[in-house]
Amino acid sequence: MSDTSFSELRWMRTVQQNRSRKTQGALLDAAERLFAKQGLDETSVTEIAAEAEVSVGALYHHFRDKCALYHAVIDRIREEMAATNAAALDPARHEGASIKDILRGYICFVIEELIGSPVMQLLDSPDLRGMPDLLTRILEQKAEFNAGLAALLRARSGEIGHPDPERAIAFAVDYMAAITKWRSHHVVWPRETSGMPDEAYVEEALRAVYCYLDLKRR
Amino acid sequence: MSDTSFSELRWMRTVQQNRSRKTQGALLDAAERLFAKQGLDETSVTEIAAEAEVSVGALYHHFRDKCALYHAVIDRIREEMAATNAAALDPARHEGASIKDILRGYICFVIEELIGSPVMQLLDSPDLRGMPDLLTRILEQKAEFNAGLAALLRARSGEIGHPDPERAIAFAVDYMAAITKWRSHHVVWPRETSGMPDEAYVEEALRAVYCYLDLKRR
DNA sequence: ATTATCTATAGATCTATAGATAATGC
DNA sequence: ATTATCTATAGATCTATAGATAATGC
Repeated sequence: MSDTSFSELRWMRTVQQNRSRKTQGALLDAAERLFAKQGLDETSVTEIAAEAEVSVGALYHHFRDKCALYHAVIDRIREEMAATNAAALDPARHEGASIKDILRGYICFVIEELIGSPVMQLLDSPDLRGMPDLLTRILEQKAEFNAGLAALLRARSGEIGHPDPERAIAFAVDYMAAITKWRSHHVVWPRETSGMPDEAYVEEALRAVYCYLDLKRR
Repeated sequence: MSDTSFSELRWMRTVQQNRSRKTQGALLDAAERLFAKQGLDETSVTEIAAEAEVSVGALYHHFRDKCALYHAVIDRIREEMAATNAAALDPARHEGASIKDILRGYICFVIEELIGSPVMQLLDSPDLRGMPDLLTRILEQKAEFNAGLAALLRARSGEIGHPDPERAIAFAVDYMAAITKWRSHHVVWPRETSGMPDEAYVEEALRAVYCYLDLKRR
């Protein structure tokens, strides 16, 4: 399951230095954890400062208000996502890969690296609706991913047997997102596949999309 | 799309009477709307009382605290869901129906009746995690639905060409939930299928599950 | 007589700031 | 000298209650 064109792909995170950056980083990390676990409004600035082991005053020295901190947390993730997307969707990376390779790589990456991580929880949080400017940028980032994946598939539309390849690609892109996210334990719905190991879930999810697209032998 | 074994299925809601019940009902309705739109913590009791056109005092006469009101709102929906499920999953209702009929009926019902309704928003809200007892009962209710749908499919496993029908049923049940919910505008992800009309989305979603199950002619 | 509703407010919680103290780097 | 941090608290917001007033039904 690792010999795919997505293999060795990792989520991109940067580093920091001196005292100021250290507390700022500690605050971002603490806020990220707490916002992901409890949501924006259920997390108090006092709680964040405690988790970061700094005072509330220090928090307000670095961030204008709670909202600015949330903004910074999300925007850091958005930047990481941009870097990850650029790496993941580069056509050169997938030179010689089939649609099957690409879809398998995608689903394995999301399920192994992203499901259950604060990153995913925060990027899909309804809290974002409270900040339209931030939401817009996140959606643009995600749309870029969708478009990139669609482009990779479109470049291989010769493999698609579905009578309307363009429509099939649109549905397949949404299907992949829906079926991977459904695996997250944040979904408030019991899953018939909860006892299934990741590997089996991946196989079934792929079987469905492969036969939906009606992939031809190359 | 309406000649299915789910046709004429409606979401079950009960009625009320005198003054006391009237304000209680108004409070439940107002709270339901606001909780669905803004979430539990973003909605103040003052706001709910205003929306219901009663005073805060009246609210607290009927409900011990805000949490009890939320509880009542969700539990009313849970009861409606129980009634709807009982009607939907009764094997007699689907006498003579094929797997195709059942899956088509399900997806049409959810997309036409439920997507965008406060009911769905509330049943899938992360706010539920704050009240474990309530969450448990909701999950039981949903598990009952899953089990009922699985039973309907299992009774028709002769139609299934997939090499492991039991696993296929489990995946298909989850797939149906994931792909219908993905149509909701509460999903924080841009959709490639957003320009597609409901009918086309339904057809693509069904095509995928039909060919995944590898349904045989009867 | 009892039950439902209202207005006004006490108490709790949380955000953000003010002012004092400690650490950093030219 | 400047920048970062701390403690303590003012101000805002929200929940829940107390006490007074109005409506209901035997």
